[in-house]
Amino acid sequence: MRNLLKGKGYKATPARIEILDILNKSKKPLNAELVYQKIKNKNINKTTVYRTLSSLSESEILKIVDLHKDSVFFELQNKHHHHIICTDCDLVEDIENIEVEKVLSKIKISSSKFKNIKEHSLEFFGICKECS
Amino acid sequence: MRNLLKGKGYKATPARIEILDILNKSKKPLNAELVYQKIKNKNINKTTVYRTLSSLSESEILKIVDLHKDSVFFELQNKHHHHIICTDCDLVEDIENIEVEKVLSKIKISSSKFKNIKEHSLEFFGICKECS
DNA sequence: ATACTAGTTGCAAATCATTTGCATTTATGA
DNA sequence: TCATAAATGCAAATGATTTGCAACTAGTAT
Repeated sequence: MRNLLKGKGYKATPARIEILDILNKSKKPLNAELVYQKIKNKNINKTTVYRTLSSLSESEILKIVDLHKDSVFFELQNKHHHHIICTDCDLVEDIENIEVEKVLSKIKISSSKFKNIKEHSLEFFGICKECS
Repeated sequence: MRNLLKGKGYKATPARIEILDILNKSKKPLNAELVYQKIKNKNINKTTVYRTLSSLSESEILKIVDLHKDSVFFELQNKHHHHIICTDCDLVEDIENIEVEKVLSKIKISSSKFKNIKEHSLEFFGICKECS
């Protein structure tokens, strides 16, 4: 984590390292509140969590995940994958599908108004078997 | 619009009709504030706009579009398509790509924990030629 | 090791999109 | 035309996120 931060020009502070560790261990994307709850070092302020998540997602370290919730969720960029979200119970399942990535990468060169496309977001929504 | 509403069991009120008209004419997804600004009938309250957008997206009339902004954007479900968003100037371009839809529809049957997947969201982010 | 400096953080207060309670109004079916 | 559930307006509340500013600290140069 230290190297990841320094490589992007960030100072490797305890807050950033712990927040990245938390996101790295998490199976699901997390929002600021959830990250804050998992932090053990109680000297870290919630504002710092917001600022860290926001600033690290401006570089390519973190990625915003749209779960259609009222708050913003994040995951490590290198854990990037797509999800299915249950609109009832909020269950999140990962999708691994090579074909998707192939097609998505082709689209990256098909726009007339955009030179380069940096990232994409793709999520699915439905009702899980448990809820239905 | 009246029929669309009634078909889903909604009362066809002036507010709903005007809001759907606005979304139908719009080339871009709109948030509550933008919809409200376009409303000519000044008897319609902004709260009603919020409630209308929220309730119509619970049925399959409207669709939430994730633009990575601080507010929630909507578009008519039947106008459903994907977008490229410029993270600098907020330019939104539509994507028409049949291959994408083919692949996406295949994924819909590949989940172990989900019986049926109702919808998906797919957006791309980058810097448009103008901004770069 | 020590000092410097820009980048970070904590705290409290401010913002701002969105939601809610409740009284009033209205669309629709009988 | 009437009854009634659904929809709306208004004002106040909520809650996530942001901001100003003073105090702190990681990384670098000395």
